[in-house]
Amino acid sequence: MIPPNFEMSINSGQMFLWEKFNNTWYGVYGDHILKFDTPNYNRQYAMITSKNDESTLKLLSFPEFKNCERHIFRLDDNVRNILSSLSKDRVVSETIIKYPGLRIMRQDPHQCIFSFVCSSNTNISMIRRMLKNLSRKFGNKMLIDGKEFYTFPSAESVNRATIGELLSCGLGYRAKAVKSVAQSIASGILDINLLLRDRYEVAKQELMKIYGVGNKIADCILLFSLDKLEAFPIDVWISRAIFRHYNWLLNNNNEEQDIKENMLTGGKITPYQYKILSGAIRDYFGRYSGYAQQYLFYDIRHSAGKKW
DNA sequence: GTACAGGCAGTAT
DNA sequence: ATACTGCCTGTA
Repeated sequence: MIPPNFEMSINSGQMFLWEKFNNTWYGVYGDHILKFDTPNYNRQYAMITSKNDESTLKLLSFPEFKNCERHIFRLDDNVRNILSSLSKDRVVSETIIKYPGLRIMRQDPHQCIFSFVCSSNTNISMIRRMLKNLSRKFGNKMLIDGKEFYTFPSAESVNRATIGELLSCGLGYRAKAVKSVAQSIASGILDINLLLRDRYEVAKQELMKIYGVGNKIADCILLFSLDKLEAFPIDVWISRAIFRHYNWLLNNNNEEQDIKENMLTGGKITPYQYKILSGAIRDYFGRYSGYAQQYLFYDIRHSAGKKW
């Protein structure tokens, strides 16, 4: 079992509040702060350990969170089987070899919803800044190894904030959306435990009722925190990747020709086109489409020379 | 100064 | 269902 590569996961935009100090990674998981030491996290070492030796993946949590590595690193997924099933596709197969350690992490749903609501029309470093500001302002301070960390704020505390306070976190026009998410969760309209049990389509529909959550953001939340591994978020980058590698998936009618046209000219597609494209891709990759998405996403950005 | 960045909602057609 | 538009903020 090759351990997850934090660097890649952060660059692939699924984990925003992780930071590395020397050889140790620290991350925010809801009201927990996580810590991962890397001396034993070395590819060669990990590759020669036996597959069920999860002791190499020791993750610490403050306060305690039993077996957090199993939960957060998704050790309950049979990654080996998932990746080998996706390897039937030649393009994905190459990226799996190229980026060993790229994984999907399981995020705290509540934090994940806020994170991606902040993600619209901006970049990863900006998202990190917004979330850090929100945490510093509304989360709880924790001292770990002599460093200051802030837990992710509860929906209630975000809901108590004024739009002005949210604006001061650099959210801009997203402040309104963040507020509406906080309201939905705090009032119980949006029930995370229910979403976890719902099937993909139902949960997606529920999420998209919230102001500020569209197709792409809903799919990110479903994939990264609600165990819907068939979710395949499509943004401009994935759009370009599909155009480059899976042009052949769309060939039949005028509708699909229009999608191609849009993918070529900037990558923006309409909500209806998103539905068509998403359906075609998920039919092709199957129930673990989300894993394929992460590899394709990382690769297209990597080949474009993107750092963040 | 200008363009642009990992979407979304509102409006008109 | 699509086309078009505006949107906060920071960086190049």
